[in-house]
Amino acid sequence: MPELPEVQTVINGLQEKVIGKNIVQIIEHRAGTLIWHTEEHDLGSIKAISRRGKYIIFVTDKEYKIVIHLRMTGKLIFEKNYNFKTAHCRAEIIFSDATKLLFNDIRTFGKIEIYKLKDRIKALEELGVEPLSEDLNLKYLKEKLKNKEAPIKNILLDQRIIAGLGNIYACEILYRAGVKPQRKGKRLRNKDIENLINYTKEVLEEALKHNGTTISDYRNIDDKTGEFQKFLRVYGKEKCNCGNEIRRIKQAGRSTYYCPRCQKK
DNA sequence: ATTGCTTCCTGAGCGC
DNA sequence: TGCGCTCAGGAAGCAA
Repeated sequence: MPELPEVQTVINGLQEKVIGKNIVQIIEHRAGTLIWHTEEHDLGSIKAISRRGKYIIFVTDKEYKIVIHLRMTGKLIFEKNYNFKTAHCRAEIIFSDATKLLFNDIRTFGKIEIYKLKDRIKALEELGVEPLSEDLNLKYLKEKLKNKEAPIKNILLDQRIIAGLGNIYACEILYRAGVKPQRKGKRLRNKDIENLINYTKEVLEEALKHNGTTISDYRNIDDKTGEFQKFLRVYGKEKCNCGNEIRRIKQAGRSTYYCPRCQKK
């Protein structure tokens, strides 16, 4: 489901709701959702919430971290009614004031993992740069694209290179940059790499401003929809602004939408 | 090392 | 109504 802007929107909503709340219990409703990497289950209060790539990270005052990945259909729902239930509730984080955070996930790919604060997390350490930071620059991406045979679309989806892009934003970024999704990484010119970087930042910032994209069932913490879908130019479209048909192809098992006329570079 | 294919699940939408 | 197919904001785990 969510890419960087949606994950960040969820976190922004969580900041005002759950900071300072004391966790009394985490309940697993479906086996495999909750993974404990520590014996201790008394985690304390939520001190801070941050994001790395598409991961949500809660840090507690007793020096534990709760790492959540929503994958395709995961949602976090803050609920004041302790008895409230949802159809696909996979886990619940219960607070001492009888409020709770529901982890709803239709397709069950999402995970909640609990670690000691000092634990190293391989998946997080292998992530590439944050796209909105200075770390994503020409020097970095040029080096990463050197000798890459893979199509640029697949490379944008590779979290080890840039952390946080998913299928929708990868399509939108390539469209704005005028780059053909099938182009091999190593075949991109400096100017095109620069464009990709600039449009990555532009698209993500715009999406953040509009609280992310709601295609089917993504919701933020208050069950509200994002608005960026109104600004999509190529993903899920049939016609380009130029009048040409948008083409849909399969790359790395995912749908790529592009305009053969506007994306030739 | 790199690339790509399959798999984990559930549900919606479509043609027949 | 129902069957069978394809599709879905993701990424780990293999195999070549």
